[in-house]
Amino acid sequence: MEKRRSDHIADALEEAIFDGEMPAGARLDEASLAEKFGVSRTPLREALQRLARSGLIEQIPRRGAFVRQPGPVELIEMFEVMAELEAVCGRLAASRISESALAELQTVHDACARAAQDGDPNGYYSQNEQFHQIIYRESGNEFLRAETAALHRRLQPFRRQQLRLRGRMAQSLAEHQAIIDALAQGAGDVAATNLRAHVAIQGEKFHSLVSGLRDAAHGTGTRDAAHGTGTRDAAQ
Amino acid sequence: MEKRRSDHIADALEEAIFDGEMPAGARLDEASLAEKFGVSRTPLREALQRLARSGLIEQIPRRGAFVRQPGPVELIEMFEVMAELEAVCGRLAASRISESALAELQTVHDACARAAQDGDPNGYYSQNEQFHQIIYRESGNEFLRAETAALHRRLQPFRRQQLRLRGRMAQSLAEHQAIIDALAQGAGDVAATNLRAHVAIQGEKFHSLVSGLRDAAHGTGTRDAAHGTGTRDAAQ
DNA sequence: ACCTGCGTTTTTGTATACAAAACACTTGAC
DNA sequence: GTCAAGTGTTTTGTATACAAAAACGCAGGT
Repeated sequence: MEKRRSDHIADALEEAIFDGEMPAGARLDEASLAEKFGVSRTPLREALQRLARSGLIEQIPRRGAFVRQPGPVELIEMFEVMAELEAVCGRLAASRISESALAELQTVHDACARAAQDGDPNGYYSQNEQFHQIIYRESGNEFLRAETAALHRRLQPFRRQQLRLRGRMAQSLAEHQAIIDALAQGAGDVAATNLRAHVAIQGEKFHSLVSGLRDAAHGTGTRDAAHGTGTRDAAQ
Repeated sequence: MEKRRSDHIADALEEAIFDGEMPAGARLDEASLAEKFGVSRTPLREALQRLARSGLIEQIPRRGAFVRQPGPVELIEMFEVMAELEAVCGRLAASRISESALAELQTVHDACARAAQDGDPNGYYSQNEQFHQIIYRESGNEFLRAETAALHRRLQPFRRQQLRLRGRMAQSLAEHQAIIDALAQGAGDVAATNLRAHVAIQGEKFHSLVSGLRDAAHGTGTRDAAHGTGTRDAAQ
């Protein structure tokens, strides 16, 4: 199912960036990366262009590619859009979700509850992923599902650490239950409101973490942080 | 501000596809296109990959690139997402829009009214574009603005012909006024509802046109239309 | 007459070679 | 001593060359 070499390279680079191996602002040298992956510059350049289109790196013509961790402002904006997209999925899903999907949702929710009781953030994390993916799917709009999942994925690294926050899992759990109830009753607007708040909280919690994150960001290589927010061009 | 050669090529190809010069399902031959643009295959391939990421063409590994006009199902889905995104922009803009932007919106709306009176669909079209772009901008979320504008642009060719429909301009005009009023009063939910309906109508009007469009689509080259809807991969 | 297997040809994917622009360093002038 | 201009090096962007896979055609068999 996977296709060309450049896709594998793009995936590998993507993961490396997500995992923080490449510090923000770091330059991605084509020659050395090509050697590292054992390919020529051609497929590597294709991989870089793909990453640029997904917003993970910034390509400055004739100058090179740089890891582009979004600045705080853009991150908050992205979280806001995420919240709205989830709300839309929820509102649509409320009138379209099937009984079996509703049951599936409850099953996943129960697994979440167990993970929360066991104090297992990783387990909760993966079940929580399931929970949201199901809602995307049950929006009955494949295009919406894909777009929402894409942004979800892009925000993943910034969401991950938040479950360690005190009491967050229990709170998240309660919010999930309210969402399920709204969906079960076909109350689209309630589901939307609940989902929006559920995700927006992450954005706000993240907001309060920003300063800490910024310090944690490897001090080296951030020389050109000013780039960040300004130069988004509409991806299409 | 424009960057590499491949970007120009991508723009040109994009326009060619939008304008219907390349029929849906047509194969994009790298060699001949490279010759046509007077470049080598390298930048041309980069352009193709960009188009593939924006969903305009489908690249099948080892087989080639094909023009990928979205099928009716996906188009309806895209219009639905468009309606929701505009609604979100409107709701956010209601609480964030500036007085000057509100005045700007009214000015554009007046220009729309004149165009409608003159029976000038093209004039109405361009002013209508302005109208919506302002709302995107006044959402106060640059990320949202970019994403919404990208989808708007992608749906452009399918929206264009609708203004010719009888009475559509007058109806659209009235809807615009209701949207402005809601924004002026800071009524976010009302603005959202109005905008959602305003855009959804386009999707529905389009829906009734689908069969006609399908016939109009150049009969040649549609041999492989089955591809269309199924294989969307999350654009990121 | 139609299907099948092999060889040819075309076309994609990748590597390498070349051109030109940006960067770094040296050298010279003030 | 500092700044500026020029040269050399590095690195990106593009062209070309090569490898491999798929489409095509043909011949032979059933």
